[in-house]
Amino acid sequence: MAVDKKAHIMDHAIALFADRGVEGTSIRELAQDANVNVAMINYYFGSKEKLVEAIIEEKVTYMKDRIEEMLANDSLTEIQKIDTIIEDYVSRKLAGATFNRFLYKELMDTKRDDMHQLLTRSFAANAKNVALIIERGIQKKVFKEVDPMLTVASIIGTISYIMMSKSFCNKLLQKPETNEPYSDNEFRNRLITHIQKMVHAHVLVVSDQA
Amino acid sequence: MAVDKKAHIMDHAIALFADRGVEGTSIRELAQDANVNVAMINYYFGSKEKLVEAIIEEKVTYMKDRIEEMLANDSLTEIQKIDTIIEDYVSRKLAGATFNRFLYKELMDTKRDDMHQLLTRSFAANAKNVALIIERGIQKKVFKEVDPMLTVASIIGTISYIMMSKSFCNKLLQKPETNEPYSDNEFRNRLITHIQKMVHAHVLVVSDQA
DNA sequence: TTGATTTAATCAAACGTTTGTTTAGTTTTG
DNA sequence: CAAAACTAAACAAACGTTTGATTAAATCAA
Repeated sequence: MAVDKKAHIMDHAIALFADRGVEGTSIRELAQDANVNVAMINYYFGSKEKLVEAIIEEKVTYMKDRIEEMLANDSLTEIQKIDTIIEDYVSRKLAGATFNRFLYKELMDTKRDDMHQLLTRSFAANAKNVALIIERGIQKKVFKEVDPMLTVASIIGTISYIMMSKSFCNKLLQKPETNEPYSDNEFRNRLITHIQKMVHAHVLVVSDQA
Repeated sequence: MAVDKKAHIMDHAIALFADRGVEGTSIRELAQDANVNVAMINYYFGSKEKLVEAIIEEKVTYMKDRIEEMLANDSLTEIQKIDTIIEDYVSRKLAGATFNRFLYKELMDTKRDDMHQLLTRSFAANAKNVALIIERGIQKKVFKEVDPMLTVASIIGTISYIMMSKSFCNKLLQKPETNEPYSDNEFRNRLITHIQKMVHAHVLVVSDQA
């Protein structure tokens, strides 16, 4: 029961932190939302600060695995790797939209400097790995001489911009406020298709891709 | 002196809010940073909440002017308009990098719902106006049949992603922690060039652009 | 299996601080 | 001298955290 309850508290914390920020969420609000006693949060995590650290550290290491896996795979062409990463990224970010909003807030926040450094390092490492694939494509002359790092920024930036606010996303898509864009498969495919098309046009030397 | 002091407080507030969040910044911290008495913030703005509103409302209306101006201009082609908007956006966002980080934090925050709605509406309205230019390009058959709104998301998303954290940006660019990317003209041009190139490749039917 | 004993989990209440805000008085300014 | 600008001190409320008591679960000798 101990692990379940920790996870239970963390789930509610992620949702509240993403919506209202870490400092904008009180331990009492969190306790009420998760339906546990206020003391339980400090009992399980030691402090609010350590709860934040626990949430970030649990997930931050997981992110890089797929990309490094892709880097090592020799049976795929560079553009196939990029396409797979785009599909992967969009799916994963949309699935954990709430959590990612929390991550981006922390990324922008310099108050907890240890966390900020951990996050910027982790995010930058992932971006560099994708950029490496693009660089290899350029070396092989199958990609144009684009700016690898900024191309990665465009890929991830597109997704993160769309995910900043559900309400914002619905307004962009001209959908009603009740729409749930992040769990809508049609929107997911639309986003994947757009980014893939754009990156293809941008990087591929011969431009006859779908 | 009254207006100057208000502006002075707002400047310091923007910097602190961008770095540490609104709820992560206390009135006392702000007062000390701006070198004014704690009571002056409430004296000038009424409350912390109203200070936040004052900051946002002062700048939020300004943003759309340039885009609407561009929309009305008939002497430019669609791609020229897009190029100008990209250059404009990058320059303006980089110049007000700190303020924009504050804006993005507020955009992601649902705690102050009035502000959140005001911001999402303002951001979405700007994006729609740019999308309108792309749509007109498609109608005129000078643009490919791209996704107008998601193309805009890629343009702005690239910039906003790069601007999330100075430390993050430096790590991406492999620059030392002391580097100031947001006031570096070389980086500004690199960013403008990348986005313009990418958008050209993405939207233009004939692909022979620099 | 039983009852005793230790450990873990839970709780309401209270802790000292910090929070945003106000007050009541002082200084500065036109 | 009146209005505006400013200040130090105090305000209640909310904050993260700790306490001490209570219940539930696990451990184990007989």
